[in-house]
Amino acid sequence: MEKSPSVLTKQQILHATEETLRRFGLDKISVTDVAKVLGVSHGTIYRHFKSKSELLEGATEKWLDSKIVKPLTEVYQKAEMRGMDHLQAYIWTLIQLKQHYAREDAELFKIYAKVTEDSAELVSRHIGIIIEQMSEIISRGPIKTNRPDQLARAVFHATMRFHHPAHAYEWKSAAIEDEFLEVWGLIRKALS
Amino acid sequence: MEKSPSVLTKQQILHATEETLRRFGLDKISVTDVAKVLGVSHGTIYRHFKSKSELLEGATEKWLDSKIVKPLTEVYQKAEMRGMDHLQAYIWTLIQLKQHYAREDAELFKIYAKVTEDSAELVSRHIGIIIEQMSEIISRGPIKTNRPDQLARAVFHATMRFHHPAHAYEWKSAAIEDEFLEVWGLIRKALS
DNA sequence: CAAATGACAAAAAAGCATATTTGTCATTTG
DNA sequence: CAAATGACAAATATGCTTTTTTGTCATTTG
Repeated sequence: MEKSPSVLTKQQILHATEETLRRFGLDKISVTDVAKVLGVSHGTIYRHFKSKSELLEGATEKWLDSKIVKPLTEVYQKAEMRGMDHLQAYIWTLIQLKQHYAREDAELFKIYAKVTEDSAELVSRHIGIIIEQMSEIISRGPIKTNRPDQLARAVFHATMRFHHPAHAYEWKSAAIEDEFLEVWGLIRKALS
Repeated sequence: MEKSPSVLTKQQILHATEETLRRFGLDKISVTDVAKVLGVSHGTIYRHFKSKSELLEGATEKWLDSKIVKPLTEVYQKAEMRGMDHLQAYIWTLIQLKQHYAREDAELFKIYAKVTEDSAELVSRHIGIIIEQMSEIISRGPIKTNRPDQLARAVFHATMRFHHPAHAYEWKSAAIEDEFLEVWGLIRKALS
C-alpha cells in the first residue's frame, strides 16, 4: 500500500499489525493478514521481525507506550504537584488508564495480558519505567525515606490488584473504587 | 468399591474426584472416570451433584478447607499472639501455604485457579472467612481502628500478589520474599 | 421406596485428513 | 546491492467424522 525507507516501514508494519489485531482479534490474526494489509509478501515482514511473537510483542510495546506510558509521563511531569498528592494522582491515573482500555480496547488489552504472561522482558521494562517515575516522585516530595525505589516498588505491588491485567475480571465490580481507597488509606498512613 | 449410606458417599465421591484429578489432571478427568474409580455408574454421581462443574467445585472447596483454611485457622487461634505479629504470622502462613501447594500439588492448585476465575461464589466465601479472621485478629490486638473489617480487607488486597493464584507464575522469582517484606513494611508502618 | 442403574439424546472431545500459516532462503527486482 | 519476492518444508490450524461424555429419566434392585 505505502512505500518508504526501512526506518518508516517498521513503524508501518506495527501500525498495520495493530489495526489488524483490532479487526480480527488475537486468535485470528496471521502475519499473512498483516502482509496483505500492507500489500507486501509475508517474507518482507520477516526481514523486520524475527517471528510472529516478536511482531506481536512489538505491537504491544507500541500500544503500551502510547496508551499508558505517555499519558502517565505527563502526570509524572506535573511541576505543580508534590508528595502524596502527586503519587496518588500518578497511581490513580495508571489504574484508570488500565481499566479504561480493558473495557474500550479489549482486543489490544487482551494481547497485552497475554504478553504479560509470557514475555517477562517487555513487562519488566514497562514496570521498570513506572517504578522509576514513582521513585522520582517520592524522592522529590517531602516523604522521608532513604530507599525511594523500595518504597515505589512496595506501593506498586500493593496496588497490583487495581492495575494488573490478571485482575481485569474484578474491575467490573462496583466496589473496586472503594477497595482501592481502602488500600490507599493504608499507604497514605504509612508514608506520612 | 465401597458401600455406605448417602451421607458418607458424598465425601467418598469428592475423595475419589480429588484422587482422579491428581492422577489424570484437570483437562483429562471425566465424571465417568470418577464413577469407574468408585465402581458405580456415572448416573449415581449425578444423584449427588447437579453437574460436573459442581462436582469439581466441591472437590476444590474440600481441598481449600483442608489445605488452606484449616492450618490458617490454627494460626488464627494462637492465644499467645497479638496485634501486628499475629497478623503478620497469619498473612505469612497464607502466603506460604499458597506458594507451597502451587508447587507441590500443581493439579489441584490448577483447578483452584480455574474455579477462582469462574466461580465467584466459592471464592468469595473463602476470602470471606480469611478476612473475617484477619478482622478479628486486628480488633483483638492493640491496633487502633473503628473499622477492623475495612483494614483487614485492605491488607488482604494489598498483599494479593503474594497469595492470589493468578500471580503464581511470579512466585518462582527469588525476589518474591523481599518484595513481600517491602509491602509488609508499608503495612506495618500504616498500622502503628 | 430410596438408591442405583443403564438406555438415551444432546453436547463436547478426539481423531484424522486437508489447508493455511510460519519461518527460511535462493533468486529476482529496482 | 539492499530490499523484496515467492517457492518450500515444517508446524499449526481448520473442518469434518466418529467416539466419548454429559446430563436426564423411566425402570430396576435390594
